Amino acid sequence: MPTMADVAKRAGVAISTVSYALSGVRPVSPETKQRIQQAIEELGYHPNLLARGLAGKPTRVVALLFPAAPRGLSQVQLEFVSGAAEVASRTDHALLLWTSAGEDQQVLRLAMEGLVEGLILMEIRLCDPRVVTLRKLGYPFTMIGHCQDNEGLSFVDFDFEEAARVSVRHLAELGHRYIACLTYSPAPLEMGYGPAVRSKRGFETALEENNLNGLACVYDGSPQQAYQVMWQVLAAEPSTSAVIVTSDLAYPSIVQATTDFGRRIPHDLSLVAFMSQRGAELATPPLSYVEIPAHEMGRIGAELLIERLEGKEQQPTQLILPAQLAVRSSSGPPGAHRSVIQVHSQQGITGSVESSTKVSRTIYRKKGESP
Amino acid sequence: MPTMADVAKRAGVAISTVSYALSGVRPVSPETKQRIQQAIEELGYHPNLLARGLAGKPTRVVALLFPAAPRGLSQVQLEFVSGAAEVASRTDHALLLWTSAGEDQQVLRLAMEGLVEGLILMEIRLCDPRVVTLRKLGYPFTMIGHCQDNEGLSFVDFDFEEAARVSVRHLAELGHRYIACLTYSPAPLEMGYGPAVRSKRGFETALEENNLNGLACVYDGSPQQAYQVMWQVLAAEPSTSAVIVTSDLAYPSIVQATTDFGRRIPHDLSLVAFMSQRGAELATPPLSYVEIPAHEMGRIGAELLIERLEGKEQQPTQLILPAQLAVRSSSGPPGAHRSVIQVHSQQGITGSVESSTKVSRTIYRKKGESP
DNA sequence: GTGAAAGCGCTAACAC
DNA sequence: GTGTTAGCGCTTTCAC
Repeated sequence: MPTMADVAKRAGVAISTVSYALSGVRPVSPETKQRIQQAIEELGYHPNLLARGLAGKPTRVVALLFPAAPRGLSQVQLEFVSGAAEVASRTDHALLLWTSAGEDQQVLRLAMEGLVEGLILMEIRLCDPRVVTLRKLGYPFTMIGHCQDNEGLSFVDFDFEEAARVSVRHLAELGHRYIACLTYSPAPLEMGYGPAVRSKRGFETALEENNLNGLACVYDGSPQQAYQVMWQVLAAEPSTSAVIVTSDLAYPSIVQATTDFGRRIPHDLSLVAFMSQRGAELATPPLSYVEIPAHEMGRIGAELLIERLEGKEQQPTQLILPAQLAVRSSSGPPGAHRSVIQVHSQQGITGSVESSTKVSRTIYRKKGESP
Repeated sequence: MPTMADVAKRAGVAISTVSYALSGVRPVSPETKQRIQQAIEELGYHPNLLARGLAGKPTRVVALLFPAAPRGLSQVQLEFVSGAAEVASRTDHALLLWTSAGEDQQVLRLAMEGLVEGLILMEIRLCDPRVVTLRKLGYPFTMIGHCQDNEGLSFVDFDFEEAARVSVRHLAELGHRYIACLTYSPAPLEMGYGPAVRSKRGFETALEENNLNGLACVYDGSPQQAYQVMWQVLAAEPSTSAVIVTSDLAYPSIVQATTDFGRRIPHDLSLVAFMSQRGAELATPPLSYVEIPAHEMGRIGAELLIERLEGKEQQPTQLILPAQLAVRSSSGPPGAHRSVIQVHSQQGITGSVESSTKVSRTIYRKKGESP
């Protein structure tokens, strides 16, 4: 494997000249540059990233910390990955996938090993130990999700609370009086997994607002468990005529359990699921769903980090993408158009709309925090 | 950020002693080790990966090269990623995601930059320029997919040819006489994208074997294009009563086009799709599908590479996972059980079954290449 | 059992 | 416009 020294020797110049010719930090005469270029090609030289990094240059490597998934990641989580990967690739960064098992510990390790310049965190809890650690260290990171206290942090999230409210409202309008809401949380809810807590809260608020009865269930396990929970829900409260499923992981279980229980969808039971568009398209009978713009979220998470690393944006950016209830278009190719029934609104926070590459982003900043 | 020198100073020993205490390559007295350990903790020291790598130690970083996906990756491709990530995490490796745009060029760059120890390639063509390059370099890599000439290479693939044959046979048994097969290929078929070529061949062979008529279509674009192609197929040949879809990316388009055309599934048209289990579960009416064990393939791809890197396995391993036609179980939680209708067989290659963590692997080696 | 010192391949002063 | 050289943080001889 040829080194810079090899190139220098072959071109008959000093090592530093090669370095400067490549970086352009210092002028190099055209002839020299030419000879160096030739030597590089003849030798098939490629700069060594390790050495470059050790000498203090940015490595252009960012990491995505994702949860250890015993049963594989959900569609939504995978789309976070693909979104982040897209941005990394576009900005000439490498994306390191890291499974965070030991929480806190692992985070530190990655952060300190010098290879990775910044972190994207997924599966954020309301009080997340990783966030506490990284913040203390002043290490660059962004979150897909957000905590209770996000002072000075950048993140992109989806408005799960509103998503649940929109779903309930929709079901109420359809005439349902008793609604169940099934939420996935990777650990006891007490640990405060954001989407679970917020969906549940939104669901409960909406029940009150619409003067309905219902039941919120949280399960933290396998598809099998989701199946059982759903079955129990149907058995316990026969008047349940609509269900909201907040995780695409559980969706198949819910459908199956319902069918096995002897109810037909959508005749005997209405279903609203939180899903990525891709996931919803696979569900053959047109499905009412709240689209989680997962790919987009992955993209933005990475963009925020990289902007920060490049020093472009020092102000923290906090995005909560709006929830919309969508129904699969009844004809035409998938993805072509969807009818939007209800759009987002949220209290206590000022919202302004800004155009983005693919969707309109709604940016919420706490008052007085304007850029 | 504390360095080894800081630790050494604090512990009152030489740098090398710290190094040896950590690596265990040379005995260090218990007391010294103790003092060093304490210094490490007090300082919050973490070894620098870059320096370690530069000094000749393995970096424990492997990369997964995945295709630039204008419209996001398919479910199957994403599962390759999650499978590989799982293994990397388990074996204490980091997984670098790299989007290969400039083919050949990029591959080289990664390989030479010194950071990455080995590559996993996806989207393999029958004659793949990346493979040619890497092989010439003697750089460690494995493939998810395989080429025409795989002499000395390790790979895991899925038996697309048999998958198509099994599907046709199944449809023939159901009484269908005219079958269409829709295949996705990211580029003109002439470039020889493995799964496309092999599915098509399997389909054509099976038509002959079963004395049927049919049509094989390849589309290389968007869901919209898939929709149009499907529509044209139905319009051109009204007797088409069954369709095989070899990519989960196209599945929604196909279903939608069929419905819009005025045919009902499965009443007027039978569908068999190649999908991951997760994808199939999302399709609500029980779907006949050939399960592409994508997560498993990603896992094996990574395992083969890492085994090779650790020097455990120098013999190339070539796996072609068998194709099975599955039908969604009509009750019980998803993933619990599936009925297997047909299993794999292939000519010209000797097969032997070996147990793996999750599925039974069938290993095919060319004759005379036995380990 | 421990230290001193020579690299690994690169960048960035500091000379000239 | 170019060469010389001191690090970056670690591993690993070679000495004691």
